[in-house]
Amino acid sequence: MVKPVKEAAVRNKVKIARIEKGNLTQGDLAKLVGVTRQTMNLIEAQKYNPTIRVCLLISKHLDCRLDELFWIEEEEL
Amino acid sequence: MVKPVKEAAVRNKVKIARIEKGNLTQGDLAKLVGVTRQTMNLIEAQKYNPTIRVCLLISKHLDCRLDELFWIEEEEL
DNA sequence: TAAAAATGTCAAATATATATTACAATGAAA
DNA sequence: TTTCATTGTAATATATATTTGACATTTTTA
Repeated sequence: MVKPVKEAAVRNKVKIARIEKGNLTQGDLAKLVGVTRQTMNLIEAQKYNPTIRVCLLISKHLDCRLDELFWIEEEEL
Repeated sequence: MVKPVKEAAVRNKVKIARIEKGNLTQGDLAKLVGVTRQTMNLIEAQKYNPTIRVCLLISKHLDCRLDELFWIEEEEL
């Protein structure tokens, strides 16, 4: 009896929320949050795992609740 | 005319939420989340800035919404 | 009370988030 | 088309989140 392996993948809808907000480029948002455009690009591409500080600042500047922007997707492998 | 410097300090109530949940040590929570006890200790002491992945797992195991657990406190310095 | 469990903390090592610089690809506007 | 803004991405460097191992202090429990 083997426990099923669960992959806890972090997902986000930063890109969607930024575009919905309108008139805000990756570079704009990055500057507001205080990270580089490249970092924001990787976050939007869900290629890494930002710190809570950056997430909270994104949430604030996009007027979108933290737990609407970021969630965990459990997948059995 | 100088813009007032704002410090965006990240705060959390992980320790409070863990104790409210009851019967769960730092070590227990750390193991559930998949970090060391030392890391959980530092997070609870608000001495650093965890990744969103760790925050989401804490939120899940404490049954406490992400944006109730973590927030930004704006302070003028 | 003593013993055990839980917590706080330190130093050193490792992993990884983020910065920097640069350039190619895409899309919008002229 | 050509130009310009935006986005995707790569390599290397730096900062810091996290680990490991250890020990002292505090809290709980017998």
